[in-house]
Amino acid sequence: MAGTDTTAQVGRPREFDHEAVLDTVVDLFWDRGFGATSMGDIVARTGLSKSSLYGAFGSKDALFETALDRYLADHRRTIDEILTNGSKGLDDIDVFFSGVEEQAGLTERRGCLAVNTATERRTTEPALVQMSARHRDAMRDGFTAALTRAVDLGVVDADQIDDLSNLLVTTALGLAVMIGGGAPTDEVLAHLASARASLRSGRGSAE
Amino acid sequence: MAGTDTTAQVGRPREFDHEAVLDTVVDLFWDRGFGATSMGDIVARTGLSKSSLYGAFGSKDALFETALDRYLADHRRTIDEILTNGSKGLDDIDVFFSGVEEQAGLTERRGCLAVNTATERRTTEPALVQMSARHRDAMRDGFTAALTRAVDLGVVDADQIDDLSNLLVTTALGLAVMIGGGAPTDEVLAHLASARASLRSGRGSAE
DNA sequence: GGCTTTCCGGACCGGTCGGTCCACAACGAC
DNA sequence: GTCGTTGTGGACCGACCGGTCCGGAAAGCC
Repeated sequence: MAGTDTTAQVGRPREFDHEAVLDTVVDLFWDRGFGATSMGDIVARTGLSKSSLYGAFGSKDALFETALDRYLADHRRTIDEILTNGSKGLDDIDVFFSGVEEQAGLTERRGCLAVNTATERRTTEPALVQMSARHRDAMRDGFTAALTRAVDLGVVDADQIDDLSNLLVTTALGLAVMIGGGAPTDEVLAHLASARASLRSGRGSAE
Repeated sequence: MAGTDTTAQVGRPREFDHEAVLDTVVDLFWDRGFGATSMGDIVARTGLSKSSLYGAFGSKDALFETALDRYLADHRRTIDEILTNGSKGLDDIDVFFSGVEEQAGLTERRGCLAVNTATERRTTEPALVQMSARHRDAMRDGFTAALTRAVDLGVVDADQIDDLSNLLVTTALGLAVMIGGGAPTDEVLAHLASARASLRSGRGSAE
């Protein structure tokens, strides 16, 4: 309505960086989940006071939703960079999954914030269901784009695009839940390797 | 130590059915997750008093672990029946996934209790990580058994067994998290169909 | 300088949480 | 019957939860 980013600026200015705090909050929820993270934890980690937190974000639910939104936007940016705007077809998909590989290798394996919390809060927060659905769509679109390039390169049959896109989405979710559930690194890597192998195998054209 | 199932039977006998209560508890945790299910909820639904509950199961954590154990044992029985002791190769895998199909069609889609809670309680309950891992192993073994029969039938190449088993585990987890996260029925079914299609396609021998 | 507006720290709130305790009820053994 | 043992209901507990509120601090505007 009124100025989009002039923000009138009257009264005492905010002392904290809105985005940085949100990053910290994402981190916290990502580590422990929604239920196991208390507002007290958030106060402690961000260094802010409750009133600042509630003044800026409204409620724990709203804060979580804002944080998740930020997380998903980041993730979607990655999808666009690698899958949508890539140039190498199947190799782009490999690059995308190397992000998963990285997650699997960390000592603190957290998986995906959206996956971890989607099941936990499904019943209480219908907005989350929508956000997850939109995110799956984004992933699927990304895979479809990369596979379309692969078709142009003659590595994939055109009529397999839809099935493969779906399968890749399912695979990404499966790997995420494995990592988020604490599966050992080599088990995750083995599953990832199998997924990559079966993506390359059984195509119409030669390798 | 002393009698394994004679149980001495002295004092007032327990008035409730241990297994039936556990089933109810599984149901409750499955519906709402661990954090969102309070002991009060459990008292209300089972009709038992807190003291009976705590007397029989110890704590909320222990109760959950017992319930999950029961859930997983049930699931493992299904795996054994269909996958390990089946006779039809790939068709057995189809039958197994028709259980997923059923879950997807229910109005109240809950997915898999283990998947839903694995991410939620990973940090607080290391036993859960072990249970999930063992369950993934059981699934993988089941798929491997079914695929081995498929090799005998000439429908699958022997050197693909491991990769396909891994991929099927990942797929099952991915579908479970989709359902548990509230994805619409047709989206789940589409992903399931794609998984089935790619299992059948690109094999060495003709269909 | 005053004045207004906003932000901040921390005390505070009612409610709910997981868990305990105890008086009493219901059985087997004798 | 009495006794020993165990199960049961419900009152109760301290801790912690998400959330509110208020007095003071820090800025822009005049």
